[in-house]
Amino acid sequence: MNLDVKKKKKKEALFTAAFDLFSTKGIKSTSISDIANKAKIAKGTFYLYFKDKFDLRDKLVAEKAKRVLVDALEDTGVNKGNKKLSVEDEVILIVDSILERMKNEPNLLRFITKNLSWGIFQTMVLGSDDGENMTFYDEYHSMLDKSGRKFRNPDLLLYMVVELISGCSYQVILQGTPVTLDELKPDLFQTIKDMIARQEIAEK
Amino acid sequence: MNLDVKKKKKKEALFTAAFDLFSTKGIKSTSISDIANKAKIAKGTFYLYFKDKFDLRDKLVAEKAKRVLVDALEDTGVNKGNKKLSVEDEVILIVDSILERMKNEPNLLRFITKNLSWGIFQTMVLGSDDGENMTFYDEYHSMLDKSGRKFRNPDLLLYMVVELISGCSYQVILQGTPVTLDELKPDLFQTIKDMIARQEIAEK
Amino acid sequence: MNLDVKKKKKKEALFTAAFDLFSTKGIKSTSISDIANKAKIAKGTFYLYFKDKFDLRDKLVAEKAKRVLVDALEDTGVNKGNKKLSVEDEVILIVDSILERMKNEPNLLRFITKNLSWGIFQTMVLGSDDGENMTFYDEYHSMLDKSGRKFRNPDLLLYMVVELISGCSYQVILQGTPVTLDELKPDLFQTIKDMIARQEIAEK
Amino acid sequence: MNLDVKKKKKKEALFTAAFDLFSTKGIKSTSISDIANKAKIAKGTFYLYFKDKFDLRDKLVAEKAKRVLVDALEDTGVNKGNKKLSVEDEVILIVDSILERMKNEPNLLRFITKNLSWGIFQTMVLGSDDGENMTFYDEYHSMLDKSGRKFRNPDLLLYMVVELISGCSYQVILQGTPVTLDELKPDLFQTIKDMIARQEIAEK
DNA sequence: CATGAATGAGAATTCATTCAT
DNA sequence: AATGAATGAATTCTCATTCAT
Repeated sequence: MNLDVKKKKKKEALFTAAFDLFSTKGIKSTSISDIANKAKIAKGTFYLYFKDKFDLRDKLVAEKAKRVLVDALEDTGVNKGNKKLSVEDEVILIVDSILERMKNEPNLLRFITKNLSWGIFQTMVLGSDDGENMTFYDEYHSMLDKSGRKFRNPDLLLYMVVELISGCSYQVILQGTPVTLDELKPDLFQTIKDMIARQEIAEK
Repeated sequence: MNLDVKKKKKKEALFTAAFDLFSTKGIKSTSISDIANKAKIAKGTFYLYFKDKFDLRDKLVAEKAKRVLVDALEDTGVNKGNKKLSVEDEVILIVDSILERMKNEPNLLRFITKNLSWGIFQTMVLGSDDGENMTFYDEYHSMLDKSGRKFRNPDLLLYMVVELISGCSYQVILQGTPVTLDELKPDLFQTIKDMIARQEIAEK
Repeated sequence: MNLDVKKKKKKEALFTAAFDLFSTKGIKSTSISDIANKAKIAKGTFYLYFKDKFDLRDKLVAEKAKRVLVDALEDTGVNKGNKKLSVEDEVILIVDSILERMKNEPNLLRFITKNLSWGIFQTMVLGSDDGENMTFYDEYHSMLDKSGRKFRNPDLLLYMVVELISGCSYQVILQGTPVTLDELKPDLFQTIKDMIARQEIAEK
Repeated sequence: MNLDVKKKKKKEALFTAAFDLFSTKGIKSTSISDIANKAKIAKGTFYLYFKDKFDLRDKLVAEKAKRVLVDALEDTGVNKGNKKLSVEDEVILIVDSILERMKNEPNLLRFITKNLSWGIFQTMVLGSDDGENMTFYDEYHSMLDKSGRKFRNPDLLLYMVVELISGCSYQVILQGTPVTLDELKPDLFQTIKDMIARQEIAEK
């Protein structure tokens, strides 16, 4: 195995170990020793890959969040042009996919909610950190463009939708209060639709 | 000065010192020694008032959050029966009052946003821990009642509004991104109005 | 109730509370606060009765040990002159009475074994701390005298018997190893008899 | 110097420092800082070798006790088959060797007596923690076997002898009361002989 | 006599980071 | 590049003791 692959594997192992421990014991009581042990590397080696625990955490959360968005786009097939759906329905489709996934992976939800700051979201999730693929942000704009409709402030729209969803879903999915996820969805989806509709600039 | 008053003053001093330090250095790097020093009491005395740093934090955040809500009710005069406003307008009034305050006290916003969990919110902010006054929760229901209108799930409504506001305001007020507070307000308020309206059960 | 009686009651309460806590949590992790709380007196009051935790412990263990010996004398009726038994049989009778009691009060056994030093034993158990009664030590000598037999070194005899019993009984009663108490007794008693017999100075 | 040797040396240094301090100031008032300082290592390093002060104490006392027994066997040459002695005389020889040593090392006697529980004795002193050598327990049984005699309960015999000796010697050696060691010996040895003899199962 | 709030010295323990191998 | 022993600063928390009421 070549050196770069080896390094990638070690990084991967550190990510996996850290996510496990963060989910189980919380970040505060997870030490670098714990992570290194679980990843079966020496403590000193940790520092060859990350500056410290929080550097790892930031990179991990960005990685996880990006993966969630990318997976949701792939799973729903939105923007692949096959089906002909309204922007509203496409957004709802994506949101629903994410919510269902979070329901099945509460640890992931907990971890992302607690650790994803808007700063990280912008830098690493929306912005492109590599040249390879379209970012989620690009896909979002492409989706709006294809619809042929015009929106006043697409960034604000995205922001509000993201905050509404993340705010509402945490408590509901993890605790089932004050309503269950299935009870929340109608109101949530309707609110999202209203937001989108109202952001549209009426064509003459 | 009598003993109970003395104890209250000490607790107050601890709260003040802690809020200052938490705001300045963050909770993690504020030690109990720091707090005790700033409050001019002995380290050991701290433990006569709080179990540990996190006990203090929870009680402090609940106290602060409750104060924000109570002040907003008082400042807007809502529910005092003077003006005749729609539920929507009353809610908007309260929300606006809170947003303006947060704009002026970014430390307070930061502290509450980072530390107020929904659990604490329910237990200590909404629930009554003393028999003296109406809680915010009581006031909220009384407001809905007085309007003569019926709503499907008032608790869900409250939940969604709170989450929307707190989600959206943090980034906007503290960083001015992706829009300024004044740019956010129209959309935010309209969304809130829509939410309330849609929760109403149509009278025959 | 008069003042002296009140003080005695408080001391009694402290003894009881302390013995309970020492037995349950160990001396090291029992604080003076704990004792005062359990005895329902204020912490400061503790110091009106004892110098510190170890002063209390020493007085408590002496009290308990003396009580064990006195009770054993009373329960067996030895030295009351009624029955005509050999010294050996009288000693065995007393030892057996103590062993049975310890079997029923393991906390007492644990507490005495761990805390009764030979120094305390001599000063407070053998020596008379008040003029009222015959001490155990006096009774012991009186018992030997009445038998009409002569012994080389009665103090050494007492010492060796006490050490043998206390050494052997702790493990056996509390853990049942390496033998049970009933299995131990024949050998133990026989050894004691041998010791006594061999200490006798042969009459011409 | 290789790593394992270095580690062994550090452990040795910790043992030595701890024994010194425990003997001088008592365990309770010896802090881990004290031990680390005396051993010339950093405080944190202590925890790489022992869980806490009591872990060190237990291992230290087991080590010391085992050494005493092993040395006594070596010094007396018992079980090496040279001289032809009765079991009784062999035991007396060993006991005498131990008593004399304790007389010369009162700190060792104090430390062992205060800290060696029967549990530790069984687990760490009698049981084998490594495969290298015969344990004291094995040697004891081998000694009985070689004699060609049969004993009812060798374990009980060992237990009673150990308890008798340790109980009697502490006070006598350290304080000279109620008799001196030399005055104690005849009675002590005779009692041991009686115990052994009485444990023998008579041959037909 | 009794109280219990306040004190602050002191001990244990953790853990990020370094660095010689 | 990888290791893991060593470090020691930093922090938490306890609790015996005092003293003003």
